[in-house]
Amino acid sequence: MEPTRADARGNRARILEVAEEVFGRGGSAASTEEVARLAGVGIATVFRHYPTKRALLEAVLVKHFDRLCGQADDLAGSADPGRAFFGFFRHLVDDAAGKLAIIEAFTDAGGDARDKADHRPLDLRAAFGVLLARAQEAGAVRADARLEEVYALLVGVSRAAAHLHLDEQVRARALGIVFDGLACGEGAEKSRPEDA
Amino acid sequence: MEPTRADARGNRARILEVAEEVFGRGGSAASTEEVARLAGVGIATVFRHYPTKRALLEAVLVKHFDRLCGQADDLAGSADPGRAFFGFFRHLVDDAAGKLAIIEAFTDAGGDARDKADHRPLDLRAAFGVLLARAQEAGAVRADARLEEVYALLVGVSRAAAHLHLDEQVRARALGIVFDGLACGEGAEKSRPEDA
Amino acid sequence: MEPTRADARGNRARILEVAEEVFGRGGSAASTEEVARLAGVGIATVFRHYPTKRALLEAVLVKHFDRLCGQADDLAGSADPGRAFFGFFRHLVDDAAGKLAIIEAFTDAGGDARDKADHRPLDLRAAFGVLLARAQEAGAVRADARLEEVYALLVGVSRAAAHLHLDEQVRARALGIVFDGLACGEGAEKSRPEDA
Amino acid sequence: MEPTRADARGNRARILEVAEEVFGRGGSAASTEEVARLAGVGIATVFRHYPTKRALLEAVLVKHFDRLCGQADDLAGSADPGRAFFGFFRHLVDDAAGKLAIIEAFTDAGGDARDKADHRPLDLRAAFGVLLARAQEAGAVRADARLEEVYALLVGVSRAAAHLHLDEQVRARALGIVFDGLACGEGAEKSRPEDA
DNA sequence: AATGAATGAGCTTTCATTCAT
DNA sequence: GATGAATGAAAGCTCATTCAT
Repeated sequence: MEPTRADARGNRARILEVAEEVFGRGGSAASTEEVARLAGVGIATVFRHYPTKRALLEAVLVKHFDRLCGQADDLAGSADPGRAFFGFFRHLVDDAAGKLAIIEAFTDAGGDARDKADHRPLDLRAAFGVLLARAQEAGAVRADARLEEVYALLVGVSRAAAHLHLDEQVRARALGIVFDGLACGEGAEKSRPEDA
Repeated sequence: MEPTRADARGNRARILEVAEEVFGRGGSAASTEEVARLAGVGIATVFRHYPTKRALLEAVLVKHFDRLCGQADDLAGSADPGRAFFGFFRHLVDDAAGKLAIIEAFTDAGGDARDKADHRPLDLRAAFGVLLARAQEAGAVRADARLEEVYALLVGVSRAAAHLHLDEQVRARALGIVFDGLACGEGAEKSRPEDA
Repeated sequence: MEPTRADARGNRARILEVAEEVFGRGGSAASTEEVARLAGVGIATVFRHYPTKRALLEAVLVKHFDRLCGQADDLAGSADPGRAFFGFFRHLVDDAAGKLAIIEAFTDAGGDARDKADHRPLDLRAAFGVLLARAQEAGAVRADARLEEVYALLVGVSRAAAHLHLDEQVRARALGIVFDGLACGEGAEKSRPEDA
Repeated sequence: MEPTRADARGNRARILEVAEEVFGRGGSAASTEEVARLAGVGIATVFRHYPTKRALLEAVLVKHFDRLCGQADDLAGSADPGRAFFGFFRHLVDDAAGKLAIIEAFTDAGGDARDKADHRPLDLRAAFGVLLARAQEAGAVRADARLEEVYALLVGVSRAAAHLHLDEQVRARALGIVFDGLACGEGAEKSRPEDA
């Protein structure tokens, strides 16, 4: 499946990088031809590597989500589950800010992943759920919060950050409010990362 | 401006209704032709009533936003500003749930309303800002929250509700978390509406 | 065929006048709805009186051409056939200047009047031919000029005047050149009208 | 800018040829789709080569006008300026006969070239003006004729030739009349080309 | 008779995708 | 394996013409 020729592998990687940027800016509405142009390859080359626009989009997402899942897995055993959870939440929002394609993809995890071949969004959601559960066990997050709504808040703040072009400060204050709402009693705040 | 003939008025209204639904489902990317098809009229009829796709979209939005602004104005003098603020926040989210076009419009209010003839989104944001200020004066909302981030949370939760097809219960719990984060101390919660 | 009701007759006349102006400005590409709007009647009223855009155009032309034919007939018996011919030539050009529809119609006389119900352009051409013949008999126009090319020059100068928005002076000088070319020997110029 | 592949170059050329013919028949009002159909390519292929209808039209015109300007430049130094001028005049009319698009473009040179990127029509007019001036200096064309009206006659005869589908003989006789009008005294005629 | 709403065909243009080189 | 030319299915919009009031 992976191309064997060196130039092909190089093209494949460059296309993916460019796609990330292009779809990050324009969302999935951006055109495949722009990806090809910026990648410096012909349009047919893009379609050779990713037989469909959707496939290209998914490749972009898979790359991101895999990395994010890995980070979540690393954090799953953290000694400070509260810090781990809030830190990861913030990280996801920052990561998504300005990446329309990413946050559009977050959405799909919610239910209509439909016929998608892969299930990365759900994987991420699950990994995120682990961090949430740990944080709740540790008393850093209120026990009555369920993954559904916490994930919804993650998606929501990410979307808002991306679509409103929120700068870091506003993003931080918005997150601060949500985190206060998620926190458990007054002692909990201590475990949250205060700075970006 | 309003057509005088009964059938035309009927069509106009039906087109608007259908547009609301179609754009609600597919966002502003949905096609005008689908509106025409579902409304059971020719494509030219849609363009007769709304000479531009944008005009049709705006008609949908104006209808909503005007009503919402009116409600905000009514609440502005409420004896319980905290209840007014939180209630309106919830109302906006519920209203936007499943209406992609509406939440896209919320977004525009954030900055790029550009050359739009009308400024309903900004008007709504302003009206919402009044309720926020009142609620802060009344001590129901923390004083350090600024309109920017509170509006961002409104947009975010609305987007999440619409895109994830959150059901009422999840929506309510997500809102509960945000509201807790917005609340001021422990006495404040009393003033929030507990039920949908 | 003529409407019996007074208002109908009034409308019919007003539509024709407006059509003359509108088609004069925009040529036959102008829209029928603009005619209706400027005439202050509904679009259907235009189509009631003139069942087709083409019919409306023809009505405009017939009106003009009939008048012009009448004038040509009057001049046919003139004591100064040279003056009559050149004067009428100039008159046609001045009349057509700025009336795109008219000069477009001149064209049809040349051959492709096809399925047109009426033959006014040909009538005018014939009437013009009479003046030409008389002027040639009188020695005011060179004998070797045939109607075909003289009519072509008439059409050409008219088209140029209309499309290039020639002002009166340039028009007069262009006509002067053509008239010199049509004249017969050096004495002939005397019989031409020197001023507009 | 020119396509490198043989088939593409072929298509590009065929499209241009067909466009010449289609716009020649129907003027700029003719549809791009007809061009595609007659060229035997998909509509998108036309738009690939000429990204806009206007661009296609301009390509047609540029092709013609550049050639014509070149010819005018070649003639500018002619030893027989009268022959050069009259010959070029005739050539332009012959070239335009049956090519509505060309003569529409002649017209634009007169005034409303507007924001057009290229100014071929004006260039041609200027080149034509040079020939006129030379011919006047040489005494082959009357000194009192200005470019404005001479150009108007050029446009006019061209329009007439195109719209009336004048055959060569009529065209020649019409030109003969105009040329007599432009000539200077009786000796001048010698320098005119008598044959097509 | 007059109105203006409704219509559908047609136009220009874009884009994901396929095909020939 | 890479290229870019070709494609056709939309989409937004206009306009002559017909229909219901």
